Amino acid sequence: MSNPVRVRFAPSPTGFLHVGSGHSALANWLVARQMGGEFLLRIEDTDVERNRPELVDNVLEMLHWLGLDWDGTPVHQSERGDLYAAAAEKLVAAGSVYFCDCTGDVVQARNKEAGGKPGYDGFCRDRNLEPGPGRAARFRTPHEGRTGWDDLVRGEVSFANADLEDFVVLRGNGAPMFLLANAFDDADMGITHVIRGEDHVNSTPKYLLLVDALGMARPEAFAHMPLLVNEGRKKLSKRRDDVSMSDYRDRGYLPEAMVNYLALLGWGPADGVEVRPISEIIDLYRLADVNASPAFFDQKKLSFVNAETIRGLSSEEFQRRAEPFLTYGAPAVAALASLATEVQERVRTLTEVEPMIEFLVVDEPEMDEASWTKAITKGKAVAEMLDATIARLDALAPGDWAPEHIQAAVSQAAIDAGHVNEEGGPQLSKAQGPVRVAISGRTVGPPLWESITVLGRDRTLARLRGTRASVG
RNA sequence: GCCCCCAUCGUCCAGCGGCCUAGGACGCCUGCCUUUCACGCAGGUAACACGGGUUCGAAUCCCGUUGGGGGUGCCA
Repeated sequence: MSNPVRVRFAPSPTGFLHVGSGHSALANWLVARQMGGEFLLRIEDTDVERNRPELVDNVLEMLHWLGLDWDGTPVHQSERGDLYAAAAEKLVAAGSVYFCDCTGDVVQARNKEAGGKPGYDGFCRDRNLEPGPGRAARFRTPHEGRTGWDDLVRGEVSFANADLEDFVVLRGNGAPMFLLANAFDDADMGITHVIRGEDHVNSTPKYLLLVDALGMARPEAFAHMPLLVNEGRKKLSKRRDDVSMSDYRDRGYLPEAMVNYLALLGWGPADGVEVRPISEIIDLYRLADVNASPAFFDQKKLSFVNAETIRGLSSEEFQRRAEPFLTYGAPAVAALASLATEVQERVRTLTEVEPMIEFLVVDEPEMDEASWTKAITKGKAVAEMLDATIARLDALAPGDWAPEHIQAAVSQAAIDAGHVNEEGGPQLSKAQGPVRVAISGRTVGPPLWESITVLGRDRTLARLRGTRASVG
């Protein structure tokens, strides 16, 4: 029996949690939950200059929102300086590193002179410099051999050691670099599976060499997840692309839909059922089945998954989820309650809910110009239809103000106004346009009879008369 | 430049040597249902990058080409 699985998500607090990081975090979480292992969090905040501690809150908040619950307390690298110093000391003692006083500019100048190849040229490798202020410690990479691993998603990957430059392990100010802290921590924390983005593939051989030099155990496995790309097939970037997880939350996406969609990027269930509960995804997910090629983050498909997920909610749950998006407060909550199932089936995101019931909340619905043009300006027998509808609705007994009677009344009005089909029946598709626009300001919305029922007699009649007046 | 990775419909996924006349999903288009919209239903559109091998047989294996991406910091 091998060790229980232990994975980690290791964000650096340099920005809001983005969908690409969410994708990697999810893969880690799925593996941990499936295997009954642990999902740990480690904040990689070794770069004091770039750190924005407040962003840690966003990362944690978003992971929590997504339902990616972690085990234990997040580890902060900024609090583990002594450990890295001791590890570095070990490397020095073993002769695995050497000190270097070359500045970036100097290295660059030398490279330019030598023919423009980037990377450190090993200038100080044999200078036997003593440690001192401003002197960085560089790892002495072997010049022969290869370093590789069997990647769970990519298969065998290996690099010639000769292609690996002597990378910095300790900065001139004594602070640890990413690779040292990262590799040391994984070993120290007993991480069994390192699951991260493809952009880390190139640093993995260095990581491995470092772990070996430290005399620590290599992780059992690595998995480098496909990168998420934009329409230009470029890695999703904070600047260009729509990647902030909290933005999606604010735009009315459900966390379970986001997680469901993210799982579908690079992977798909064998039975082809794409929209499904996370519990099933936990059971079915296999890193070995994850594609190695980059995946396009398709907002259209995300919307589809979101709409499906919304429709799968119970009505009560749907209303509960929509509530934070109702800017009109209690009246909107009540309005939604009266038309919940009708609205639920029609929205793709939670932000689309309020516009659909707004006509029930405001005194005067905002008139959509395109709708007005389509149904009123260009409509046929508009005045007749409005007059007839007013008359028929006004004649309805108070106790009859219900969908079926309203339907009957409007149908009669349609016939009155001449909106009839070949059999002489009411042609509702044409007739309902002006009525709908009159009461809601738009040509699209929840079913008319229910809408009118909920709107109530007085407001319905008032709006119909108001619209009739402006038709002239 | 160098190193690494990738390559099936526009997009995501299936396919792991014969079941492929290449399947599903999103998108798009048609039609049906229908009080608008949405849902649902029935169709349609559309792909194995190219060239060599290996094999009785290749989308599937190997090599190359081309194309794309990632990395190349005293960032993570």
